[in-house]
Amino acid sequence: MQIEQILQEAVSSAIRELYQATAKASQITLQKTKKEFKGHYTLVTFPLLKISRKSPEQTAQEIGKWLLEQSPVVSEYNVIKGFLNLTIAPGVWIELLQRIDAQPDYGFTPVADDAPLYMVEYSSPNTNKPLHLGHVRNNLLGHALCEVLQANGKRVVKTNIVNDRGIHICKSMLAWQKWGNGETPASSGKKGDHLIGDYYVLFDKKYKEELATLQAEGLTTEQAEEQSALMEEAREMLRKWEAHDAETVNLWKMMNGWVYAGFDETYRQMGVTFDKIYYESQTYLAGKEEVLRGLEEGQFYRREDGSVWADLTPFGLDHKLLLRSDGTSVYMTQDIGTARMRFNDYPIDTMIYVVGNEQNYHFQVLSLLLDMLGFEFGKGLVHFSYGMVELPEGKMKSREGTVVDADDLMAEMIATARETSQELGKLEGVSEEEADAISRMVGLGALKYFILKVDPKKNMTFNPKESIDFNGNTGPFIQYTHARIRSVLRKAADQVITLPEMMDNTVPLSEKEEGLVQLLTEFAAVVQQAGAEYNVSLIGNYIYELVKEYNQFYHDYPILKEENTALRDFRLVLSKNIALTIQKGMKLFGIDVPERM
RNA sequence: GGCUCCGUAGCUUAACUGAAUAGAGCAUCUGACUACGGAUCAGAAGGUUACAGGUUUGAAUCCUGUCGGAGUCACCA
Repeated sequence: MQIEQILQEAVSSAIRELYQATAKASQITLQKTKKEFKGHYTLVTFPLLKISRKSPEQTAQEIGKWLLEQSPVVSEYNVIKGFLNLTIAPGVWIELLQRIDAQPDYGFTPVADDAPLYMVEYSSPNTNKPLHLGHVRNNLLGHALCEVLQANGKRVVKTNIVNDRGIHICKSMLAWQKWGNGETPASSGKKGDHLIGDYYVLFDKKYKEELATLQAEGLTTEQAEEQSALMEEAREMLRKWEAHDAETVNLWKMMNGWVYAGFDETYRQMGVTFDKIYYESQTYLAGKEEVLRGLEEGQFYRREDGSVWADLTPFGLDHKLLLRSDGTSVYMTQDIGTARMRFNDYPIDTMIYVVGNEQNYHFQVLSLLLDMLGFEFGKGLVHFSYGMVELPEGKMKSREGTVVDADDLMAEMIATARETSQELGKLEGVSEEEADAISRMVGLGALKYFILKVDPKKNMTFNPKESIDFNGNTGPFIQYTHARIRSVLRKAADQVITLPEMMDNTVPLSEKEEGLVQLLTEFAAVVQQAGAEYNVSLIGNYIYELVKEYNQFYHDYPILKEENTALRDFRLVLSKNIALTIQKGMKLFGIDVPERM
């Protein structure tokens, strides 16, 4: 049982005996004692005054006295204003560490066969351009969220919806057909997604040129856009695609195949995976069916031009288009279809969409529409909304070429990690393979940690230079601390130090040591909370605090040089479990930690 | 303009359901290199938590208003 729970119950008993009253759990507020005061946990007495009918100080004194006499875990107390600071008995920390040490999975809940099923959608790329920095945040958050949910004992299905159809896809297809000369990823050596992205950009360039020519002939912007032959060709291609024209569909399949191969490589490098992938080309028709059903059942209405709408004014929102006047589907239609297919495929308890906050309104509407269509899960869907990634010089704009490409970014991080390691002489005497592996772990660890440590809902600034900083609250600093602990443990093994089955619980521990055990016991609670609040960044804050505390400890207290063997053993077990907790925490972030670096 | 989110040291940020003197890192300055791995540690300086009211024993946190920023309100996705 958690030490905090033990205290909670003890305080509850104290109140019952002292004041003949029952306190609600929410009234017993226990928090970590601030550093400048003596003690481990602090009870805030203000909420209890109505029960005790005494002053804050007096209430604190009475409860403190009772706990000291009645609870074996409390060894001391002091009162400052309304705060009751409790000191936990020395032997308790050693027993707690012993218990944590006996459970390598400490903090993680095993996933039962009948556990609630969470489906998490993330990534959701377009097949007309490579992944960029915004996708990186999405992928990392989605992956980390899945890991945290699993650590909370939930069944998780990771899913991805690929936006593989529409006019934008036709643009790159058309450009390739006209100017590609049969170029393929194999012939050009380009990654498939980058190749397609180049043709998408080329289309835009040619289109602009055409518009300029037309405007030079005296047409207005609008007239030029209407008369553009290139755009008309793209639309014609979309019509052919929807009519299942064999040539068009084959071209589409081939080019999409190139893109998927490119994405797979990016995903592999990033370390993210999916259990089930949906394609919009396969779900948009289901969405149309649902909308038409809703129309028949009177949930939606049709306008004179044939378009179908939902009236959301009763919910304080506007009217929402669901089918265009020509009968084709829009984004919302597709999402409705995808949702139906997913719930047909899996017994989903909670559906989570990891999508940027620019789509907050979209998901608000989707939730309402699904509910109107009679899907029970509509109301319960979760939009895991995250902020945009900006650059120091402002927003990323693809047209201005200020987009940071995901592949380039990762390669750059790995290269920088390697350079820095070499400069510091860290890679001397290490095989080439090992040097590669370490550079990869450190470079990607820097990137992942930099992005995941920030509260997801906030917009963040990504500074390429600062992200490669290996000092302070960064992934490499955490990895370094881990590597150093492993080094100490290796040295202990070399000295053939074997740890006893039971630790001597009379060893006098320093405050630092007690504090570290206390931090270790919090891991489970942090993981639990991160999952319950869908706030992944809590994990990073926790691990960094642990690492920082350990570094101070490491500097002041020798482990292997300690003469008291019982104390030395305690420190070794403590170090081992801190290393393990760092590993587990970083695993939730999808970050690997090297044994040495 | 309506709605939503955000505003914390020069910069990047933390603070669980309101709780003690708002924590860190970077940058700046000062110390510690016989160091179980210095990619380290110790210390200094840096804050009217955008502003003004309100609720409360207690507010960065909750409420109202103002200012500033972002997003959205498409027959784009």
